[in-house]
Amino acid sequence: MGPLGSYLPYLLNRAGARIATSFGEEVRPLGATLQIWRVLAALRERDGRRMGDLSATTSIDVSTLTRLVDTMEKKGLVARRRDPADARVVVLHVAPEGRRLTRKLLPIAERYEKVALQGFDAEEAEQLKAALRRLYANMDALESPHKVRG
Amino acid sequence: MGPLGSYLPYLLNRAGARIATSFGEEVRPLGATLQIWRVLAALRERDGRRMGDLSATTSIDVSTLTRLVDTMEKKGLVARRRDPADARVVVLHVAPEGRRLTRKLLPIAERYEKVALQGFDAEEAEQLKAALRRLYANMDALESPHKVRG
DNA sequence: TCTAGATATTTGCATTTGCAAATATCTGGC
DNA sequence: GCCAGATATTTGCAAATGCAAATATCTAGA
Repeated sequence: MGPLGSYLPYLLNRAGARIATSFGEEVRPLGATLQIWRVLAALRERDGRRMGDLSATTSIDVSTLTRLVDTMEKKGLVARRRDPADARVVVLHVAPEGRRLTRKLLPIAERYEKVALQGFDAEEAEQLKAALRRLYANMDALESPHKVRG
Repeated sequence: MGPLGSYLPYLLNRAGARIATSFGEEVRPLGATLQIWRVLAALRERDGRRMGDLSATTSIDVSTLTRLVDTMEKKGLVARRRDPADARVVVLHVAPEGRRLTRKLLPIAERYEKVALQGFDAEEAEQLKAALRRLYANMDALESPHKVRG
């Protein structure tokens, strides 16, 4: 077998980590982090989501998310509400401050998208994304049967 | 802009994290972790590397690597040696136990490679890897100028 | 030779992370 | 209406992480 640098998981993590770190540094001055951005992006897509839903779509562990939301609430970015129909459920709503921050983060996220994909034409970019979705789905085959991931 | 699930960094991290977690679970019974595997793989490629070199090729922060190597030394997987020519430098050598573990991990890594790339033909797989290398390289454009990454 | 600045690694420390257990609430069956 | 098991979230805790400071050593120049 070849060198470390030819392994897919390695290449994947390396690229992902680098983008994540770089993005994180960029948004820190705005009081944001990559994870905060993910939550805001998910809520922008659909507001009032429950914790479990957010955890699944952001790929942030639900216990980590609880604490992240604590922080975001203190910053006034989001507000927790109990679902009156089912008191176990907590739904998250963006607050005005959160909308403001989202507006600032959006262009940064788009810029990262553009820079990361520099030199890719539209088709190549779409192929890459499709491949990444496929990879993710392929892992079902190895997942322990008792676990379910979104 | 589209939903979170159409952002490249998100797709990248999601796929990477899932593979990493799954691999980690699989090798835990052997007393290994993903990071341990990375170090062993790097040493398999070339033994006697220095810490900084290993940090660059594995993408593990050098301070994290120091502590990881502490652990690996305790497990008898590797041995630290001072470079006699330059006493600042520490070089790492695989120990017999490390070789044994590497032999066990190799087929697992190959299996993961295969499963992750299920449904990809050789050309598609190579394209994907090339794309990931390109992504990584593209990030140079955004990297703060004072920093240098391997 | 002595010193200032560079380089390599380690250590200190605060944050993030995720598993597992705890808590709260709901549902269906009795 | 009550209980057992399911579901949603939070909390406890220990490990991993990474930045910045500390330490050790080297190099080049005065």
